[in-house]
Amino acid sequence: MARRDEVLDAALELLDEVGLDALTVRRLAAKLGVQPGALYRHYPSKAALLDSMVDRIAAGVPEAEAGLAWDVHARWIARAVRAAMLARRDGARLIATFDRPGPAGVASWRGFTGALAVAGLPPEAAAAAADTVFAYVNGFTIEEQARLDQRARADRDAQFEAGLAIIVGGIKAVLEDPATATGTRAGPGRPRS
Amino acid sequence: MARRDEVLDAALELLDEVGLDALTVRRLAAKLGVQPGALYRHYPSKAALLDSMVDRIAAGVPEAEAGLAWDVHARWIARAVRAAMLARRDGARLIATFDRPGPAGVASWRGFTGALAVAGLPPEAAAAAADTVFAYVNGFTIEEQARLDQRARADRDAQFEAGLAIIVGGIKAVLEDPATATGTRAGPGRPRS
DNA sequence: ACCTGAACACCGTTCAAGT
DNA sequence: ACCTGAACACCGTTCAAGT
Repeated sequence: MARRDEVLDAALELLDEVGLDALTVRRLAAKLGVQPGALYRHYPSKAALLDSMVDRIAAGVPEAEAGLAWDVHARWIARAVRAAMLARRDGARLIATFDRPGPAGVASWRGFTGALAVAGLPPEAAAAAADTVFAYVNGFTIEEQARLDQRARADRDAQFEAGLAIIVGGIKAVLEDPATATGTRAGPGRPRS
Repeated sequence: MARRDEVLDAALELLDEVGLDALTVRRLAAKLGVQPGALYRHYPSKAALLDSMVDRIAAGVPEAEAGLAWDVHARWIARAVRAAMLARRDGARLIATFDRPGPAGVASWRGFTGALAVAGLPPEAAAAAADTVFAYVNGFTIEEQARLDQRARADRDAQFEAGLAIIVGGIKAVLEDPATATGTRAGPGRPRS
């Protein structure tokens, strides 16, 4: 069981060194000083190894404090998920491509929808709000990490926060007026202000 | 020039048939009744072929009507981009992995930020709002298309619309009160209702 | 328990040569 | 202009055999 973890550690190191596209069973074996076939004693396939890597990256998101206000919770979880993805080269693409339900991800989701429920959102609306936040974080971070013309980290942070503010504001609007949640259903011809 | 397009058409067909992971130069050559090396007369590399496929998928998003209200424009462009991605197997993952600036994508972005500017949003806020919508659409659709336990299309549509309503609501809040855009800057200790 | 050696069926890509 | 034939340097995976 110890060797299995050494293989996983080496794989994560190799990911940072060469990127996801060059992360090869054979290169990993060379890094470990071993024949390629030897790795199949520890993982049944490369896909299984990648799944374990995803779990490890997802585990980088700590549990939220209990009793956080929903909007503080929202910003906190969004930043934590983005940070965990950015911590590894191609982390966002890796997670997007090999998304399992994943116990760590499920826990984050439950914690956040719980906070939204406490704030008064019905379960369905809470789920929609949480899914929206996570879709935004994933979409933003995948694109951010894929871009070759890397802008400064501060600029990317500011852009991330701007989008986050929009979404938190949108959830607040739903909390204050649940009719908003159905989108245009209120009638397309009605003037708005 | 005609043969180049035939290769591209065959590649898009093959994508629908076998999926992105099995989309292979050799399989494509077989489908065309040709030796693998022959394809390099038309595309300098597999990556170049994939880029062309992305362009074609992105071209599935038509130009927006002029003079649309910003919120109608927002919902329209979000739905159009999602629809274009869903029209091809693994379309979202393909686009996310091989995102070029892309003339079609740039046109969509300009059209939408233009509508937001007309509504009174300063350029920086309009860019942030547009980026947020596109990040959401990409994140949502990648996950949607990757899931193996496919729910009914109607359910997925409803969930997409719910997230869209949140984001449109958030942009509306920024339009009505630009101070919202800076997120928590107003002071974390302040009670909210 | 862990690894070697050697093979199998694949990849993307190059390039002289043919028509 | 387009394709063949043949090769090159890689892939992931399997499995008997060794220690």
